[in-house]
Amino acid sequence: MNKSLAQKYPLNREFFNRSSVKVAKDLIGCLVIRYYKGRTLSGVIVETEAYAGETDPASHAYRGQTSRNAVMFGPPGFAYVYFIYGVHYCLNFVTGPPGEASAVLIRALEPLEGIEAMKTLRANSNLANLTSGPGKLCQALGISRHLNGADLFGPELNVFGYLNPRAGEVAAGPRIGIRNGNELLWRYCLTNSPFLSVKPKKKGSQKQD
DNA sequence: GTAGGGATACACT
DNA sequence: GTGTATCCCTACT
Repeated sequence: MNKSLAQKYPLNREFFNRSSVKVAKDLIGCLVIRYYKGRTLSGVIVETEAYAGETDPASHAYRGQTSRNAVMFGPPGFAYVYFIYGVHYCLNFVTGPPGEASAVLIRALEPLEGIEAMKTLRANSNLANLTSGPGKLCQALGISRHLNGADLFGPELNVFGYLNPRAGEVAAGPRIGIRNGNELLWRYCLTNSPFLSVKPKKKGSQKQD
């Protein structure tokens, strides 16, 4: 990643008030900032997945609104955090207008600030292993259920524009680890980032468009 | 490859 | 109210 081109700039709620696919693509290279116990922890988004809502069989919202997924049906620009497999949290950003339960799953970050604190939270000192997966990055940023519904423009969590990757640096591929809907190329990642949750295979066997 | 783990939704009493 | 299948993962062998 060429950090000399990096520049932090604010996003607004309208950025999230679009289709999850567009937001997922545009979030690649953006900066997630977590204010945690007086520290600033931040990382650059290198991998996302889009979820469409009630029409998407892979989405929590597929069967309609419940108390669990209510945040997804709310206004855009809020965090939807859920607990999965009894072990892990996953961080999503709500997109689209209220009533449209679309969201973007943040799958991987490149750690930028607060790396020592992240290592402590993760009990792991391997940089490439700190935030290279949705459950890992939540642990590294101290994200848990209490941030479900948190404002992305609020006191605990912020999102900024940062890098502007060129078109060729962002790859699309099938979503990961889900039962249904994996024929859609709604996973976006920054190519050649060492912080992806799924490492690209050699010999170009990874499907891309 | 697979064990582990807790919340959730839904089908049953 | 209770039982059970499911879940977008990680860490271990």
